[in-house]
Amino acid sequence: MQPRPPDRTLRPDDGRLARGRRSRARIREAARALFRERGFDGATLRAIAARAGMGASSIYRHVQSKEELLIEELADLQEEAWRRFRAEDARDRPTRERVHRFLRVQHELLVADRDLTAIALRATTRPEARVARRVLALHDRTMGLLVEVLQMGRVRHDLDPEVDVLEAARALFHITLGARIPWANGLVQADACLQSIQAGVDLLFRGLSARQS
Amino acid sequence: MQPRPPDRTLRPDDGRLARGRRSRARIREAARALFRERGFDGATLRAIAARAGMGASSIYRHVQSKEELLIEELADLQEEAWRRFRAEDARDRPTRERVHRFLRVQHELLVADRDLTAIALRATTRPEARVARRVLALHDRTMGLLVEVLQMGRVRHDLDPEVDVLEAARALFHITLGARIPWANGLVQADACLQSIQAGVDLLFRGLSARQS
DNA sequence: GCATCTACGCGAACAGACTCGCATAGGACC
DNA sequence: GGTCCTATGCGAGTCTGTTCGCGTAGATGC
Repeated sequence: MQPRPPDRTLRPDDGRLARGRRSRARIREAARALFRERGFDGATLRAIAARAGMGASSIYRHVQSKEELLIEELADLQEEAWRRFRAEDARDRPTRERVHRFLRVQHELLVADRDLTAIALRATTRPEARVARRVLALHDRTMGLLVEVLQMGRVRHDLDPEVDVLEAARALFHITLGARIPWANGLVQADACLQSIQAGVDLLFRGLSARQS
Repeated sequence: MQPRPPDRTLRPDDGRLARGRRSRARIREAARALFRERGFDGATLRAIAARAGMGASSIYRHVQSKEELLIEELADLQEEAWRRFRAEDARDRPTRERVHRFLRVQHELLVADRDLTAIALRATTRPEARVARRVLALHDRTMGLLVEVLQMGRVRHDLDPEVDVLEAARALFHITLGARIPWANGLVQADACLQSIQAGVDLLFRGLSARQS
């Protein structure tokens, strides 16, 4: 299953591989459309397969689980978030502000699709599955990016030098993650979710910022 | 399904209701045992039913979903955590220390059962399901208890009066929740998880504590 | 051309959570 | 005791993600 390390004689552009890529693309497209139409749980694998023009079992040639189909979207979205942030980022702004901006950009992208957040979290609760690792790797990546921002703040004495930037990044990330859960369950509106995130970040930054004693 | 509001003539202790309670108890016992033996996903509903001495479908007279069986354990465990904390709590200790103690107690209880954490989180990703609401209610309850502790710290000027205790409680809770995810996935040991929780809490408290200017 | 290899695809199954319609037993009311 | 009511239990069936074994087409080596 899945790309799989090309066993021995790896052909660069075998006709079969090209066909496979096209199939994969069709599957992803169909999945994305159906996820949006009926939600993750409502979108049946058989339906996805039908729309992609193939049998249900064939999907498993290209994907390890249904969740993986959604997680790919998440990975893309995360890259997009970072790209947008980079584009509008001003490195000389205060660190707190930069973090706020990144989280706002990320939030705006995630808000478009409630299932994405929920299913990513769900995937995280299946320790045996590959997807779980994948999602956790995405988490790590986001935290790494936050570390980058924080570190820069530290070297220019924007942050208290005593703070552990890795722990700080973790805390920031987990605050945003946790704040999204009630939203994903429809208990709070998207903007209330964002406000909660920002309040948490501000709270944390009270302790992170350099004391101007 | 489920207790259901007794329609009109509610009999206090009908023989049938008593039987139902006994069944419920057997189901819960069987479920708990099997969850521990084979894990949540490994424990088949049919197996649970068999051990409880009934058919698989009968379980649904007493429970809305398999997850609900586990969530009941979580609710109990949470009560237990609070009870233990109350027992050993010293109200005159600094707020930060009290929070640390509570989280440590909670951690010790949760650590005994990895699935509990994972499945509770998973339940959270099914917005339509009752269980999701139930778990979120448990979250709220824990946050409420944290608010209680924080509030007490505030009135005695242990905390900066400017901080929003509710937001602080949320942040604290989310930090602990997030820190448990890698642990639930077997990526970090239990004590590393606890350390991460404590580091996050300390970080947050740097900003919460009253400035001794 | 021929044999061989292999990425794809398929239909048939499997497993496991959950639903449905029906049966039963214990109570209540008369 | 007879009649109705209803909480409980059950077996058969549904739905859906996933696996299995087989067939096929395209590529490669000779």
